[in-house]
Amino acid sequence: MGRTPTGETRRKVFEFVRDRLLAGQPPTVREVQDAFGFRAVQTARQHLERLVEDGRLVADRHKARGYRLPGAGREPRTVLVPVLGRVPAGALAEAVEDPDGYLPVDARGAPPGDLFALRVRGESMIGAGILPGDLVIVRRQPSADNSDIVVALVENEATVKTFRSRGRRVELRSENPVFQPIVLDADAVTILGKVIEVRRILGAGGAAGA
Amino acid sequence: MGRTPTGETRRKVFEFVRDRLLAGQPPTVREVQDAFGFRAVQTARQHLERLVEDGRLVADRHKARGYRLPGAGREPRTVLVPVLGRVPAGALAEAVEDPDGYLPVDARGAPPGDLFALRVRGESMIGAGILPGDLVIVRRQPSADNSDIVVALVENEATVKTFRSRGRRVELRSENPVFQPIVLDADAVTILGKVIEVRRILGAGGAAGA
DNA sequence: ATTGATTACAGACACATGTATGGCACATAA
DNA sequence: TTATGTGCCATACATGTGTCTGTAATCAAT
Repeated sequence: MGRTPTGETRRKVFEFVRDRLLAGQPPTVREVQDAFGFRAVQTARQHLERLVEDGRLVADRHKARGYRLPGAGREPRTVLVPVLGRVPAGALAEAVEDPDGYLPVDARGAPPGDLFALRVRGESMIGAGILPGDLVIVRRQPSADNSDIVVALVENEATVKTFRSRGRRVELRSENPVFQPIVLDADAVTILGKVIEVRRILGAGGAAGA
Repeated sequence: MGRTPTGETRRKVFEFVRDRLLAGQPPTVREVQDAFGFRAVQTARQHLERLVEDGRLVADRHKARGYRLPGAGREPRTVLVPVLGRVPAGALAEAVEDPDGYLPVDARGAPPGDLFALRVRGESMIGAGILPGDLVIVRRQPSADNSDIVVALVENEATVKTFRSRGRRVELRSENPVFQPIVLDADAVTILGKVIEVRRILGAGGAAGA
């Protein structure tokens, strides 16, 4: 019944729908209605339709949970990328079946399904600012350019290294003077993909304590 | 009618649903039906139900597009975090209104709206694996614990430093021997928040090309 | 051959869900 | 006042959608 300042409710409706969409659970009109306590479905629908008119949302007409984000703007196209625990030889597809979890990644530029994430072991890439425990997000591709940071399969083990082509051989270099570069015949190395992003999650613990 | 090898179709159904879910567009039973050319809704539903029995999917009963991935909460709760260009003194709320863009962040543990991101300038945190140009995701909080990496406002400028309490004073330390620690009276420092994540976007350019 | 399991089909039902029509209350400007 | 716009409500309808019941064909094991 009452009345809210102009545009105020609509903004909150947008944020509600946006958050739901980012969580992968697009809401129904009636779920929006309930979330805001509207006593009429139409009230929720009017807000949604206005948001579509303003270009803040797009709608799949007559479809359940049909409201989406435009995607044209600066908003990232978020996909969930599986974090792989182990990477058994070649059977990357199987590892994707049982991930340790998922990371939300802005996938503008890389199609979904072609991305995965790995947790870095060892200190071989410290010089590149990649620490043990960091997560690397990898785009699958069978080859790489010089100085790309890649995930390669060497002797049935996945390692993160800097790639460099040496004629018919390839050099996998660690960014750490302690480790020697590995030079192998191109056939002996399987490039799983290129690292396109590095993440480090710092404990979000202890808030406004001392 | 026709018949496919045992388990073959079910695997493809799972992959179809999984990809749709990761893309944020959960399918309906009939969309699965159409995608596989089944002539009966029930065929699609049987596959889906079997996947639920096998624990490969979970179902929100009687809800439209109710099939989800299991993972018992391993899926991140994704929110969009604004990337701030400048951080004018105190007026953080205003800076949020006009961000440079958004980052998808797993917000489990921190409520949305209390997060923002900054691009790191300078090499003062290289020792902590934070390079110039990296993005730091910050949870707003007015104080910090020792050895937290924080964003602090010193003389109207936002800087990323390691925090340490020194009695009634605070020490802001750079993780780089070139820089001297800053020790200030607690009143002279404004803690904007704590860095909870570090990201580095590597050019996703040049694929399998030259 | 018989049984059981699996895969697929056909038709239908009940409820969820997007959509349409009409009306009321309040604010602002002509 | 009148007119216009906005926010909200009530009711109804057509379709989307999950679910149920029943049937048939294929394959493996008995």
